[in-house]
This record gives sequence, C-alpha cells and structure tokens, in this order.
Amino acid sequence: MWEIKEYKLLLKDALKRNETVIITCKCSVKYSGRAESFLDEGDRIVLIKSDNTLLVHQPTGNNPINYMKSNTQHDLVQEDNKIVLKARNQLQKESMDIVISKIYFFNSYKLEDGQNILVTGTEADMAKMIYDNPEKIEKGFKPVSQEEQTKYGFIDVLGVDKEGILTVVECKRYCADLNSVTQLRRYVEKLMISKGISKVRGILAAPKITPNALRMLEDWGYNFVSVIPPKYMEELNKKQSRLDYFK
Amino acid sequence: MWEIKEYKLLLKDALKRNETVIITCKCSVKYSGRAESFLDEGDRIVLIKSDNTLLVHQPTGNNPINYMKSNTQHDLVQEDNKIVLKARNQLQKESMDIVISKIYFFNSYKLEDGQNILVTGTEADMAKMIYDNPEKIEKGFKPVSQEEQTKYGFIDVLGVDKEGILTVVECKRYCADLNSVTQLRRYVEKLMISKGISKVRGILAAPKITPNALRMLEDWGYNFVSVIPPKYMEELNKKQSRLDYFK
DNA sequence: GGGGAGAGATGCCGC
DNA sequence: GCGGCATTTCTCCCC
Repeated sequence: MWEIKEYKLLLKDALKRNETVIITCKCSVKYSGRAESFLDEGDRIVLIKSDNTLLVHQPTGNNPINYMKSNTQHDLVQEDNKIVLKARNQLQKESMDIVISKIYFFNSYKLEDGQNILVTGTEADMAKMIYDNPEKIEKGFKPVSQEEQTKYGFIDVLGVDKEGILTVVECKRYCADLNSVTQLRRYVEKLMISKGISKVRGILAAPKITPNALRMLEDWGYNFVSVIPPKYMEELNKKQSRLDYFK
Repeated sequence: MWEIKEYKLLLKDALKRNETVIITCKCSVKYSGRAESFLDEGDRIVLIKSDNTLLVHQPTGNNPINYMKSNTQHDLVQEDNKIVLKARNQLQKESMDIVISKIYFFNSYKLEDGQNILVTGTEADMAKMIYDNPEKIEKGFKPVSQEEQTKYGFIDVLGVDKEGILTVVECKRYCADLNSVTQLRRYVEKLMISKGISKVRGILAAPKITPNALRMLEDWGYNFVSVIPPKYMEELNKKQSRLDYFK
C-alpha cells in the first residue's frame, strides 16, 4: 500500500503530463456549487480526464453521481487517516471533496484521441427529409427554408401550403409533447405579428404525440402529421436483416 | 499480452460475479438504435458496470461519447486481428460494436455501494422556501399548495394574492427562459378553463430572466419576481440530521 | 458570452 | 408503462 505522499506525486505528475487518471476506491463525496450534495461512503470509480474533468461513478447507473467540469484544479491532501481529493473551480465557485478511505486501484494513462463522433437520425436529418420530400407533410406543401435561424426563431421547416398559406413545421424525432406544441405556438404567433398576417398554419411532425399535446394542438388549430424519422424508416426496411444481426 | 480467449473468460466471469470492468484501450465504436453513430479509432476508457451499463469515455469531456443502458448483453469476439466487444439490447433494438485494436489495461472489481445521494438547492427546495416564506413573492400572498400534482398539472406553488385572486407561481432555480414562460402560461390557462374564472395571475420566480422571456411574460400580463434560491448548506444539514435521526 | 433549442438526453415521480 | 417535468442537465449553434 502506497502512502499519501506517493499518490499525491503520482496525481500531480499525471495531470502535468495530461494523462487520464483512474482511481477505484471507497469514498464519500461532498459537492458545493450550483447545488449542494453529499454521498456517503461506498465503492466508486473516480476518473480525472486530461482536461481535468472529474467524474465519480457508482457501480451502477448511466450517469456520474458527481462531477466537475474541465478547468478544475485537483489536489490530494491527508486528513486524519484518509486521503482527500480536493477539486476546486474558483471561476464557477464550485468545489468537491472526495474523502477516500481505501484505494483499490490507482493508475494513469496518456490517452490520444482526436476523433469526433458522427451521428445520423437527428431532428436535423428529419427536417432535411421533409424538405426533400414535402409530400410527407401534405399534398401541395412547398418548403421554403429548412433549419434556418430566422429573426422569428429557429424554424425546422418553413413553407406554404397548397393555398399559399404560410406554414411552420416543427419536427420531433420521438414523441411530441406539450412542450413541442407551445414551441410551435411561439413560432406561429411570432410570425403572425412580425409579418402582420392573421393566418399562419402550424404543423407538428413526429412519429407520435401524447394525448394532452394533441388536444392542445387542436385547440389552437394546428395539425399533427405522423412522420417517421429517417433512422426508423431504415429500421423498417432492414427489419429482417436486423433480426439476423441481433442473433 | 493476453489472448482474446483469456479476455473473453475474464469478462464473462467478471459480469457473472457482478463486477465492474474497466478497459483502457484503442478502439472504434459503432452504434445503432435510436440513432446511428460512428466514432473512428482513438484511445478511450470503457466501463462496464455491474448492472451491465456500458460507457465509452474519451480522454476529455464530461459525457460518455457512447453508451448502452443496463439490461444489455456483452460479449467479446475476435474479428481479423482485433477484439470486438459486442453489446446488444434486444428489447430496445440497440446494438454497439467496440472494435479494439489495443488493450492498455483490463481489470475488474467487485464494488459495493448502496448509498443514495442527498441533494439540496433544487427547484423543489425553492418552492418549499416560498411556501414557508410567502412574503418573498409579495405582500399578502397566501400559498395554498406546494409542489402538488393537481389535475391542472404540476404547479410549484399555488396561492391567492392579497385581493384573493388565484395565483400560480412557477420556480426556476437558475435563469428563467421562454420555456419557463410558456410553462407558466399553460398552468394559468388550464386553471382559468378548469375553474371557469377569467382572472388567474401568473408569477415567475427565479434569480433572473432572459430579456425575451421577460417581454413575453409582460405581454401575457404575468409578473417576474427575483428570488434567490435557499441557503443550501443549512437545508442539507437539516436533511442529514433528519436522516441520522432515523438510522 | 448569452440566448435558444436539441439530446441516442437521463432520471424521478405519479397516475 | 406513459406522461410530465427537473437536471449541478450538457452540448451545439448563432447572434
């Protein structure tokens, strides 16, 4: 078992070399900043990344139970019989103390990764699909702009219907909810005021919609159109091969 | 350097024993499910938790670049000269392949942690503070309910002002935005319809508010009240001593 | 740097 | 399981 002095040196050197540190330990965690939290003693994995991001993970669950963002300073000190990792972010007025009573594992690696992730099947992809296939909204719908930051706000697809009425299309990649409706409503009202016209249509395009959202949508005279995002359509087409894939 | 066979056995045994696995490696990642993504080769930390949650972390940044939630099955296979971690979630129709070209570190630990985090300074705490100190909203404001799931929706604080007019208070712990205003608007309108009354007041309580949100708020005849969230530490200590008391 | 909106959002609670 | 909503949301984009 190493002493605090050695660990402190190890951490300092690792951070200086921009290495990523992994500590598996028994610890308690106190956080103070945007909120305050306390987590009593248990076994956790502590990650200190090369940009000084700090993550504390419990042995289950998706999200870190505690964290500090980059631009945080880290230091190890001894208090009583325990090692305390003190993380401080003066700018954000945040601080975290990880009181470690036992270290199972401590190591650091120089990790190189300059890659960016590619993602498809987003809401933007859905807007593009509608722009390229306007009949998915309704017969005669003519898109004018797509995913554009206008002075009326960020509108997914803007166009005119077969009668020439200005129409706002708001896309949701999953299930449209009350929030989606109020968002659409904001755009429509803003357009009516800005353009000084009394009639602007609002269409919510999503695979499905909650009952309450549909009621509110209809109360406001807007329409729901069931549109399946590109990703899901692919899934339907590839259903059989996908089933094989999952075997 | 171990062979694929050994790693496969190690992983299988570790998962069977509900251990948490840490792999530091060079890899590329493909994901298919709610969306599709590809991340080209780089150094990453792969965590497989005891509930089969899978996290892939790059050496910088707060969030995992890829992940699979619990109830996922994991397997290691060899393809060409590489080890592939195949994660499959049939129920969610999700899959991930992590193609590993080099393993820097592979280990697993039996981690014990049954602790729950205590957090204070949340929106609920803010609502409670207002309920207990209604003068923070305005003179004569009388709260009726707090953080209650009514049939009108989830209203932070409901009360009557000094003239007996029904008043909805929506709390935001940080900066109120357009969304906060539309949320408040929903509650007010729902109450007016449900109760059949023409006048319901809406108050947005937050430390600050965006200019656009303030404009919309005033357009709709609602009010903004600057409320600073409660002193976190005191509340935390109270909660803590309460918990200690029941131990 | 602030505002606005998406995210493979996640997680919690209530019905 | 769905709906509604907060989150130490985080992140990106655009002004």
